Amino acid sequence: MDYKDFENCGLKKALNMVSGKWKPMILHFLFHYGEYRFNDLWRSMPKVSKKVLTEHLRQMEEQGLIKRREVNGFPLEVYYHLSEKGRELGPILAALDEFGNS
Amino acid sequence: MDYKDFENCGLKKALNMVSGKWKPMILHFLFHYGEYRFNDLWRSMPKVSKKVLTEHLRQMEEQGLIKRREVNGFPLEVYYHLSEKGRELGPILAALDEFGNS
DNA sequence: AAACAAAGTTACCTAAAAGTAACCTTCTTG
DNA sequence: CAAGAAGGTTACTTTTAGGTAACTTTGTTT
Repeated sequence: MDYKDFENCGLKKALNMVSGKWKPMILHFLFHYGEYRFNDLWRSMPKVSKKVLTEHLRQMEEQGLIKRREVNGFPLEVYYHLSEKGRELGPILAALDEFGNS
Repeated sequence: MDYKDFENCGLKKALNMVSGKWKPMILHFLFHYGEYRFNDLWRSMPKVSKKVLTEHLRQMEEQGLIKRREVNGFPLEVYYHLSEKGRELGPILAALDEFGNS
């Protein structure tokens, strides 16, 4: 039982997926609204920079938590929503929330 | 439904308790061994500095996740173990681990 | 033709987290 | 009486995360 057990464990990966200053909040909005646009997210989180918001969204997309949907037209609209995998986080985040509140 | 809902939510607090480069690993060892000494923890995690290990342990103690027990004698021994609250994290971390592995 | 809108990107800067190496205290052991 | 062990602390450096402001592209509106 040593630290190497840890380098590739699921816990580490999972915590990585939600750690990032704004990621829990992104998830919160996507759980609540289902689909949400880039600028709406941005305006909902007044202190986040577009740069960081983009980075967070890209990472979460890569990790399979969320999906990006472009709607052509002008101006271009980009919608984000949770993937099936992302939705599985629901009960886990709820448990964490309860834990943190108790 | 805005970002202020988030500033003091349990989820934020809970994620805070486990975020820190070595915190999940500290929990991992404490869950596995029950009680573990400072230097044993330190030697089990070859790349952590004593400074950061101490900081993490202090924070987790403040947040009520772990307890510190001194055994007088020479050299002095300090044992760390999970509190009751800390043990409640067990199933949640297990769920995260499963999530991260799937 | 200028202004605006969405969804970014870019170059640069600041702040926060973590790392390094030396040092400290209290005793025991060689 | 020097060295070592446990459990740290301290001052300083490096690395990483996040922030800022300006700019870009494609088209629509005024």
